[in-house]
Amino acid sequence: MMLQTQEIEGQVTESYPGTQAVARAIGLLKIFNDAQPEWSLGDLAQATRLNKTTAFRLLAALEAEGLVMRNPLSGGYRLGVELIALGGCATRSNPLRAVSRPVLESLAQECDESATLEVLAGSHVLIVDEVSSRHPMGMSQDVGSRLPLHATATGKLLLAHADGDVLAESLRLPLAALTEQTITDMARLREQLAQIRQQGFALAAGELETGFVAIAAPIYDRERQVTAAISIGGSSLRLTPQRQPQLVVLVQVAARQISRQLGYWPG
Amino acid sequence: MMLQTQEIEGQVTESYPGTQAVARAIGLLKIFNDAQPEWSLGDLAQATRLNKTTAFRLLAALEAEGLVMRNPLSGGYRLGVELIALGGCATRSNPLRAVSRPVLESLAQECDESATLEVLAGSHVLIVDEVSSRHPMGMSQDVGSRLPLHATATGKLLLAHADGDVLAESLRLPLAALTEQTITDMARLREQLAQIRQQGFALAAGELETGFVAIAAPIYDRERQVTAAISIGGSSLRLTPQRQPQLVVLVQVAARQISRQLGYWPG
DNA sequence: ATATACTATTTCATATAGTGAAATAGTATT
DNA sequence: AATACTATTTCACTATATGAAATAGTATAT
Repeated sequence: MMLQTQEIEGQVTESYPGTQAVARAIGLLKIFNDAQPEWSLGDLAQATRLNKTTAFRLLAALEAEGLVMRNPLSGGYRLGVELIALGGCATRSNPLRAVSRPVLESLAQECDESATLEVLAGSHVLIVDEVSSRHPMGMSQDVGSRLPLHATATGKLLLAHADGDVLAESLRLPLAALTEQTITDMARLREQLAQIRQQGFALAAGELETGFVAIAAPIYDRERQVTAAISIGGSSLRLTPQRQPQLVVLVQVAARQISRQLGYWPG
Repeated sequence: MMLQTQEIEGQVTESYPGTQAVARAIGLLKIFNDAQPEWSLGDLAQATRLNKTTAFRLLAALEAEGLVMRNPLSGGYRLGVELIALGGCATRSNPLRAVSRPVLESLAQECDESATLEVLAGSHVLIVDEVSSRHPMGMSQDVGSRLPLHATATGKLLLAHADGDVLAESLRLPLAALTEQTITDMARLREQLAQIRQQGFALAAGELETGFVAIAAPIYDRERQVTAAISIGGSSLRLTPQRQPQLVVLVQVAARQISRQLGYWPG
């Protein structure tokens, strides 16, 4: 009997063996977002498709560890302060960020625009570091933010270099129209991804936010895989079409510098 | 038999029922710190007192969810990028931070020094927000950092208002001497905590770092509990003993402003 | 090259620890 | 006071997590 437990299951089991509870608890954490930072037990249970009792118990564990906190008035759940600590540690100890930071700083200064380092995280791009041209010392508020893949220069660039199945999984249709310029047609997006792959950089002009333009270039690791992207972004009044070619070069040079330090060797 | 499972256990079980795996997984995450951001499986298992197999499985789950990542060269474990995202969301959605930020900004500007918001987290103070006087827009690198309780103005202030058992648990002796000025004698610390409680602010002069002075004041919630502290900090050349009294008042006024907004009513 | 010492990973039998349906308690709303 | 809702506790069951031991995988020394 025990030997036959690997029967074909009716439903797809995307989980790995031996850690259901941990995966479920993390699933609960990942539900929280900027748009809805506070959740009731019932909504969380529904969103994660967990039994209410199970969700309650997992949340109690997370609360005891400080990863979630409760609103004493509403009883609602929020992310807790321990996550601020863990996130800070994760940010400061990120090896990619350590290598990139000085390069981002000089890039931001050269271009006099904000520069970011971003990676793929789930079906979004995650801002791992940002250097504002005006405030080159501090970390921006945007570190730790997620942005949609199809409406950002970095997102499109990372998609262009992702495996087919990653791409399929990352892009849950439909493509949300964030502005007039956002690419919402899948065929047109695929075309542009091919172009990005070929030209070695990505441009997003007013696709995320009207009046905001960004240029992204790929970071390669020692296995010649694209693992991250850097970008500069700013007002369309400054990142004009005439100025874009020279900015593209600056971003690409900076990206190559970082890739080199990660052990990538071109050729 | 099942009815007698609540027998007195020889060892203290500080965990809550039903979520051992989650608590253990979080325990693994909390081991990581700035001083040692990368750990081997064996060291993690030893530090958390987990069986190596258990640690391995939990880490595999955490890795699959992106909360930890592995160094491809060494095989070592690091905190992953998902924690950057969760930490960013936790920071941005923190209600205390939302209320405090404008007050911190004006405090930093008035004093022309850096201002911080800090809470108790485990046996450290955690920096929840920081406004640098020079770069008032961005978030500093220090958000998400932990600092020792006995060597910081905020730490001493929060200790002074903590319950006796919290205090006992938080202060694991011995008190590390970070500088010449650090208070390392428990009796002397207790004396100073009493004084801080009475005077309504805390001062740390060169106790964390030589040449660095900070002044902290308490934030009260609607239950009249001290839940957080704000502080200003800077060079001892600027925060001179002569200037301290007026700075104390500014910090206290700012703290009261925040407390008021949290529903605290003095009297 | 070969042996040695180490770390990480897999296997597997076992029972503990996690699960979810149902009942209960606790709060708002009518 | 009754209703509708949300959160919390209880409890019997077994699926799920556990850890000892074996194996695979890597460096370092001989």
